[in-house]
Amino acid sequence: MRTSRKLSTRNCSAIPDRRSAPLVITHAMLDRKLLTDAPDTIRAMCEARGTVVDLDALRALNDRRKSLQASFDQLRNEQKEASREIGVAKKSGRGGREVSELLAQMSQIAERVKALQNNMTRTAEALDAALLHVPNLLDATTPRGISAAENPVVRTWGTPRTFAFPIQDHVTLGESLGILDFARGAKLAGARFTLYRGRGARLERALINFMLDVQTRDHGYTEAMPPLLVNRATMTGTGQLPKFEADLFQTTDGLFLIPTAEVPLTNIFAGEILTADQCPVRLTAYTPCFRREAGSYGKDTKGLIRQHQFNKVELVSLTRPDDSAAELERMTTCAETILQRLELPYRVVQLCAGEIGFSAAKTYDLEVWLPGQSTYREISSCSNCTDFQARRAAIRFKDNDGTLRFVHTLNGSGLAVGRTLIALLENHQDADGNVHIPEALRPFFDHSPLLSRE
RNA sequence: GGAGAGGUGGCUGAGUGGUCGAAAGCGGCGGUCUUGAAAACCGUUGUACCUUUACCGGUACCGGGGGUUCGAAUCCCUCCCUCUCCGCCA
Repeated sequence: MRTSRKLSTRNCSAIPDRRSAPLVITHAMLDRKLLTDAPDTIRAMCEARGTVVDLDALRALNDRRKSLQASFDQLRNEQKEASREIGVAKKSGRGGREVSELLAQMSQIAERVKALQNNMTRTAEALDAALLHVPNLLDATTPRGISAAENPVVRTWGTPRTFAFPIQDHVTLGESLGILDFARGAKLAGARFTLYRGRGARLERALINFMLDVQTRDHGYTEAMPPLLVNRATMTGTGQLPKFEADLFQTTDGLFLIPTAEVPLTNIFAGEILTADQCPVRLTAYTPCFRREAGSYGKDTKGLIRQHQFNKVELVSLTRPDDSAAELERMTTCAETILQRLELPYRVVQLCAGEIGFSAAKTYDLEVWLPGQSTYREISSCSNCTDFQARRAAIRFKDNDGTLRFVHTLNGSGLAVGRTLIALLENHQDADGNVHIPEALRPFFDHSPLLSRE
């Protein structure tokens, strides 16, 4: 998921999380050791992303945490030894004055232990809270740049069609075909909600089935149907929280609607340890996705492009660290297959440092050609999140030599269904306002070659 | 929503407030034996953090958080989760 960088970070929830998952230990993004071992790497990453992080404050906090822990450990050791003596003395029937003297001293130490522990815990919490706002390190191949204009084009597939007639955009096409009803969607729920009808609803379902079949049968992904509402710990695991709360829909009892299936799929193994031969784990799921789209007022207000609720087939992989680079290439290819079989021209761009998402180290976007806009638009985003999410969600595997290591997590759309429907309508329209159904999709669409007004 | 029972290491399952990171069994790993394997026997077997080049050592963790106590897996409060029964419901 690509999360907007423009979002405010204000905390808009006063609702306590009554459903935190006890199993999951949430770690900060970075190995805290990086603060002392490789501060320059972090500094360079922040600069490239255009993120402001007070690294010195983080380091100071970490040093403080360490020294507090050292004092606490030592004092606690004293306390434990003394308590042991008391126990032994009482048991052996000695006691009396000796014990009561010890007890007097001990109550003081107990006070100090309590205070130290409090201090230590609060410092560690402050550090972790701060670290949760630090984005992932960047892959060496992620290019510099601050805007979409600086995303290099990796490859292009297909050639945009030249039309011998005046073309219509998907809004006009969808309405005249009677398959998309924007007005009634708005009546039911508000702006950025659309009602699909008849063959439109059928076409969306055909696309979902087509995509799932390709990803499971041809590409070996295992299908899942995850919860669409998840708790705070799950949202934190993949990096949506704490920083991007404003972009999420929340229920009154502290759950969140998923903005992408990446969230539940990646967190399936939160807090767990995989065996080396379980990797790579490859999962796919069709789910609706819910996004508040805060901060995108006025953008793509017409049509299906940017909705509060949209359908997506998601791909997620958990791999061993050495395999994640190749897995990203593979995953991107798996997403591209869909566009190719649907005969939709597209290009692959790599996101530059300023455009890449919070959790990602390297991202390829697939951009499909939209004749209605005469431009390429994002239809899939495939990211290697390296160990960033694995750290947060505590997803590890046992390597062959027995050591525990964090997995690498990857996610990609395979594809965004609504946008695929847009591309299909606009690219495959004819002069009469009908839409040609590509060969590969027909088995999922009653074998119809054409979508026309009923 | 109401009533009840529980949450302990990879799993099963003990644990009287005092040397319990935690019995026992299973599983895993290593070894002996065997042509090989099984069985048997012996040994070993959690994670994180701090210190250390390393060894050693220390601390924390028995669902989460808080409290009582010199000392908590054990007592108290609270939250979460699981299970059973009742009610409601697709």
